[in-house]
Amino acid sequence: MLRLTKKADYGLMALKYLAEHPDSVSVSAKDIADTYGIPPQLLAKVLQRLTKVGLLRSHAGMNGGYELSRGAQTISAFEVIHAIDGPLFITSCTKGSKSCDLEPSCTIKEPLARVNDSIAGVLKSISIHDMADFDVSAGHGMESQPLVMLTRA
Amino acid sequence: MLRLTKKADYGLMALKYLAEHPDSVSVSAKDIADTYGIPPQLLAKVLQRLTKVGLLRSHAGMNGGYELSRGAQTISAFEVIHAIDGPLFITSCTKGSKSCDLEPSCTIKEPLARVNDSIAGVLKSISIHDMADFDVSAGHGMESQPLVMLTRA
DNA sequence: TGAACTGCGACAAAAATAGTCCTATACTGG
DNA sequence: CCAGTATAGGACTATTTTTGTCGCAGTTCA
Repeated sequence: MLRLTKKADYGLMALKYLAEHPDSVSVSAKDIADTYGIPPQLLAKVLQRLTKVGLLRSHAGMNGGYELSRGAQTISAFEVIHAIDGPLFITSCTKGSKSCDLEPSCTIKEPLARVNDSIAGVLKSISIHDMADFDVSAGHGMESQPLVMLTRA
Repeated sequence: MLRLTKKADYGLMALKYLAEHPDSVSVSAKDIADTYGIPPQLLAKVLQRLTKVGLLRSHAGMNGGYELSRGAQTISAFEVIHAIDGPLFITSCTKGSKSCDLEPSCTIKEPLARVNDSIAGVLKSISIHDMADFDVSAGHGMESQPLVMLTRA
């Protein structure tokens, strides 16, 4: 429940990989798929999408592949997830279009929309750089400290 | 993406409804289903589950139905969602059991686990009471203020 | 030219969700 | 104590979403 799709996972993994290998000029989808044991063609599609959205730059032909189009610090998890899985809506019925087809229906999404925004905020505050090795190597006592603090308004 | 299941939606709607009708001793699944245009049998199952978990008290027979087993302020959205959709995991591969089957695999869930915790925190901070009419009738300038404030650690 | 890539569209397979059906059991009111 | 209205819950089907595959076209490079 409330799960990221595997595609989004793959996308995040791939970007993280790219962030950790800035030396390599460009890395092929196959390279990444192999290192993680992911279906290559599926990852390829994910990367193609990320390219289309502008998060990656691609290079066809031999020794081709992908590279980050921006610094890892400037790419948020939100952008990646949004690009792959589409708009982030916690409620089935999006408030924008048509709302809930039926009747007075979900009076529930008004309040949940704010939860949604909060989640989006969390995701936006985390960059690919944050997810890369650094946190593993650096912080250790960090485990007890949440990445974000939640305080009631 | 990152969507609640309809069952969870239904559950939240039903609890909200119950919170808004404290007068009624007990409300039947059908009553709620009718007012929202939800499949009655499906809602019934959801309510049965919520009863099993202890969030509701049920009463069979004529004029039977359900009622909140506790105050609406003390029931969080998280509890409801957890009861219906099961444990909240943003990553496909839960870190607990077996992790990602393959290789070095998702080095990604470590960082995402913290996002997960943050989201759970948001959900836990919102009660059924918070979701009920009150926010609609009461606050108006509230729209611009997020329900929770996010601050980086 | 041919091998190693990306870029797509169309499928096919699998899994999760949503919803239905049917039967049993419990309580209420007359 | 009987009929009607509810909950309880198992089994099953339908639908939708997600996941993964295939095939082919365009690119680049040696």
